[in-house]
Amino acid sequence: MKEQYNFREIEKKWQGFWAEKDLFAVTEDENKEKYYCLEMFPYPSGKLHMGHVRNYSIGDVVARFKTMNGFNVLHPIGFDSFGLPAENAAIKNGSHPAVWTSSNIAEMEDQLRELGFSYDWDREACTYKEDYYRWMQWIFIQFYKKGLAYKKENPVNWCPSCQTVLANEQVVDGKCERCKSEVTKKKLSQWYLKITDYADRLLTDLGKLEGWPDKVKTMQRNWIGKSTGYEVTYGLKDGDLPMTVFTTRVDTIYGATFMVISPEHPYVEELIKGQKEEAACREYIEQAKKQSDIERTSTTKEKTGQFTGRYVINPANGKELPLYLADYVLMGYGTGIVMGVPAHDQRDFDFAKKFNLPIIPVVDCGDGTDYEHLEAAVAAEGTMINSEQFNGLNNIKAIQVIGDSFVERGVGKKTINFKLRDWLISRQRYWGTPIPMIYCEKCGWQPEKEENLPVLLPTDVEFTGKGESPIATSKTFVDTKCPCCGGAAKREVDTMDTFLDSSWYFLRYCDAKNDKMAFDPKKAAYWMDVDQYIGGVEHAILHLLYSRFFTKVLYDLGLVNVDEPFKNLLTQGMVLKDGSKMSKSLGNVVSPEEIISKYGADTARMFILFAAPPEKELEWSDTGVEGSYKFLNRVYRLVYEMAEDTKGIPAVYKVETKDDKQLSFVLNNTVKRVTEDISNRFNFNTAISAIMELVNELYRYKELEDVNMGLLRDATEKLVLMLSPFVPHIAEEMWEGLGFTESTYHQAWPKYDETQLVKDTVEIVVQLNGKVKAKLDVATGLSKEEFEKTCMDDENVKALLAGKEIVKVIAVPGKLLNVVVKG
RNA sequence: GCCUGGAUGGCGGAAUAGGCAGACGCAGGGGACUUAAAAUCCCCCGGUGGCAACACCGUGCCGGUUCAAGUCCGGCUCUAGGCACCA
Repeated sequence: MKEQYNFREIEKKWQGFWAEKDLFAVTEDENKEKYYCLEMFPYPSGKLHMGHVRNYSIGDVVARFKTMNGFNVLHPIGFDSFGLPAENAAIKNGSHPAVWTSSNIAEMEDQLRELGFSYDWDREACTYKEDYYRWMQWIFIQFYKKGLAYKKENPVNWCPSCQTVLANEQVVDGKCERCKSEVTKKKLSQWYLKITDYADRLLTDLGKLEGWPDKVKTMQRNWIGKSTGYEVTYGLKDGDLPMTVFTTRVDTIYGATFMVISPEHPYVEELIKGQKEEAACREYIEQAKKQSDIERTSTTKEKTGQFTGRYVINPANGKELPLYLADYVLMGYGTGIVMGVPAHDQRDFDFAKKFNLPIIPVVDCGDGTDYEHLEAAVAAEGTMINSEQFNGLNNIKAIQVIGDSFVERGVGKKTINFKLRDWLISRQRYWGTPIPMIYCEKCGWQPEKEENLPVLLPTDVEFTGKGESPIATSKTFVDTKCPCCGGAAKREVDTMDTFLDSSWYFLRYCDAKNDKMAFDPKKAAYWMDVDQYIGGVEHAILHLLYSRFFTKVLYDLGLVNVDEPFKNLLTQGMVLKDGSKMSKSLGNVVSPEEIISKYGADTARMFILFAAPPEKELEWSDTGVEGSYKFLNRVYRLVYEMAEDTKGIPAVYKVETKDDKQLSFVLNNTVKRVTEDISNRFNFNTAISAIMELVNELYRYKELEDVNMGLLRDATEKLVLMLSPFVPHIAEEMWEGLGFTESTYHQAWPKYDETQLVKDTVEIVVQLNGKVKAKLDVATGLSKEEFEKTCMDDENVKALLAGKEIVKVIAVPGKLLNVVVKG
């Protein structure tokens, strides 16, 4: 240990030491309790940004802390390395995506090492490598065999800029999640995963996830969007088509005054044919088709529609209702047909106003609403009216009563609907896992034989950036033999959505080098579930929902022993500069490289953990970084001095003087606070501030005349160990400076002595009418009565109370005395 | 519109079960050391009034519960995020 804190030298030295000793490699050990600490793996965009540094610093503290507490900690890393940017870079530079990707990965690996994260690099997984996507394909085939993958022609979300389809989850505000272009509709035959089969379980099991933030669970719950209701079949006048609607408000059926059908509904053709409104209907359908989702679903848009010329018959009362086409009815939800109850649904109300349709109230919510002249739909609970034999019933009750009556008559059934759609996974792109399916004229779609995996990405392709998958330009890829009959067949040229890759990487980490299986179920059984998952809240729906889905399917296949992958989830806040997200376009990016080269990795980690609690947004501050750097220097100087002064002195001592007691108290209290702040709350900011207080106390104590060297020694050792998860390099250096040869990583986390936390006297507060008037030192451990008497007998208190009438005395031993007085 | 959070000094943030509001740090001010500066070490640092002791005010706003409210309850405002024609 040198006199000066030279972070460059120190960080390089210890990174080398860790690598050489392979310090962070772990294996399954049944004798030790496992702990799986996982941070979301990065997309290899080129360089780490501050968000990464924050994410991985948080994870590293947890991993190192758990290791020091005796757990067998799995702390892996990898790269989510398929995806569009690599392909775009390839188009731009005329190179291959693999070149761009691997060089970015190499750079980011270096940066991760420079930050001193405790990863088990032997388990690194990169999704673009054959040894990963081979098993991705294998898993896809298992899904297919289980009937969870199917191909279907559907209108899909199409991004004209990325030239590929998007999953519903990837369309944000009607725009492409990636490039923000407006998404259009296109009819294409595509592969889907049946996530809807798991909708109910994905919803119910959210209840198990006690270690997840409510916010994320709520978001998933809303996304899955379960609603219970009835399907009711209306009759068609002059026709046989069953006009079935889905409604959650079957109680309002007597208030139905029209019916609306989605323009894309398959019945429409038959319904409008030969009607005098046919031409107008066709015109309307064309218009609807042309609209983008963003126009169509805009809530501010006025309702549009077109009468079809047809009528339906309400099974409740036999009334004839006009049937309209309207684009506010979505084909993808419910039955694509809706009964219009304007009095009790705002959308129907707007539509009725526009087309001058009658409005019949059927629920009186009893608040004096003028039902003759409604100005808006009424959704509140109330009593049934205008509903024949159901009048007078509570409407919530009526839902069941009326619903059941339709079930009995055979025109209704109880149904559950989900907003969640099946997951569209085909992408018309090159840089992804090839979908391992083969089309044979005779045998239809067949999965590639498992022994032939991986289906390799071809290299003889052209990157044109045009509408079809670039793989289609390969001369060697497409033509193949049918795995079933051996005849000529063609391969699927689309690749998988990269969200599939990231839906099981945490399982691959359990057994990353296995070339016989995706992972050994025994090893997965040892490590899973992930005890702590850490990442950005932007993945609250997509990645976290897909991963849960995958885990459940693999659980059902008997490959994993847990049906939820992530026990505890920490969603970290964004890193901001000047109040907004760091971004190139705003020009407010602070690069980790810059900070590391100026102050070192330890300072960067320290600042980012100290500046805010992890789940909150973090405002970047250059002077704050400077402050962290100064603190590390301050600690270094202190430990350097202590290393010299306490050389050869064991950390054995008796607490004697008042100052000894004070330091011993602060020391033990710090150990307690830091331990609890890390393990219970992940409040690293307060953990660090506690350590700062200990350092301040040590500075005070060491200048005293009568110092206890054993105590100082003990405090210094514990200080260094407590710092080690946060700032591992400097901690190793100081630990070595104190004469130890083993890494801090393998030291036991310091313990505190409860008896040292008990003080003889404690400062309490004396209040008059709730206002602080005096402070007293009072012995601890007194009963309420003794405490009150001691306080009341105090001269200062007596003086305060002189001439006042005591109304009431509240005594809280060890805390305060509040005297309520008059006059 | 609906669902979540959040609002505390000049700034980032503490206050974990209703009990001293502002821990810790940044910025600022003062002192020591120095020929000087930097670095370091020590002290001060919510507002108003006062020479001072001290008094009054103060956790987005209005009201309530309580001996005691940043914390609990009711009603708002602003703000961030998510969802949004899902019948």
